[in-house]
Amino acid sequence: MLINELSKRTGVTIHTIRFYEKSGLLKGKRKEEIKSNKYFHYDEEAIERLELIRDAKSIGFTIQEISQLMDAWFNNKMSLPKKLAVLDDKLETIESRIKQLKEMKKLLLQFKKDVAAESC
Amino acid sequence: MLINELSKRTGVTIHTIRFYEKSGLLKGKRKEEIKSNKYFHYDEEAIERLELIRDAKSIGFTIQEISQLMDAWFNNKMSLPKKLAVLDDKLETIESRIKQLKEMKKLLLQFKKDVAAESC
DNA sequence: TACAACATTAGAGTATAGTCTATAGTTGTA
DNA sequence: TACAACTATAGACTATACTCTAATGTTGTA
Repeated sequence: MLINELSKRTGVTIHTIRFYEKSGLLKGKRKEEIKSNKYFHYDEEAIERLELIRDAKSIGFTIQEISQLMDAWFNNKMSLPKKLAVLDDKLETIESRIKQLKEMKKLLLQFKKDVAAESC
Repeated sequence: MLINELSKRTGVTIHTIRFYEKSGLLKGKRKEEIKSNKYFHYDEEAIERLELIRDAKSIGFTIQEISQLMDAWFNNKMSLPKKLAVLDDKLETIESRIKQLKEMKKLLLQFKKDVAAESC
């Protein structure tokens, strides 16, 4: 598929797809048999990549972090131990963020109590 | 205390404190009795504010979100229901982020399994 | 009193993550 | 075949959150 279809199927704008492409998060391929244009073609993996990017972005991962994750996820040349190392690293990041969020939640709940008590 | 001491006691650079001040997250006060300079003075609340900023930043809150939280936390003129509304809003944000992180964690754990199985 | 250390303001510079515009070429259809 | 819609590239622009520099003035100590 071409970039327009990729954009419509994922809801990611063409501009943003191009930006991700420049950042190395996905890649289209030119078809050598077509010589009249230089259009890039995208496969189903490109859709999976954009979906993973969206998920990773939603938890606050940077492009760099997403790039590492992407590599572990789609790069078949990467060794199993290397993949596991990346995954474990990201899992640690996630754990630590969950912990921080829970701490802030506790703080806010305590403050809610204090504020309510104060007003009596 | 002056900005230098505030910076040293919190570990936040003077530049960043000034940036937060411009963003409305904290405020120093000039002492009217001192007429030879226009130095700003900070109290213990400024330290608490910087600590709250640090905590809120660590969970990915933006300056704007922190500003709202700060208001609920320190603004004595804000009504109790308004404070509670802000706090509940932030708690919801936190819950939803925890949920997303847990989903990503699940995804990564599943992928770890798949990757390991594949290599057999 | 010289001068290092500190203060303020204004504004420039940086990094991240997009978002948009201009230019030029290609494709599909009425 | 005209032309609207699509594609590629380069580069400008935006927002957020700092980070730093320059210019100017103040304070404290040897």
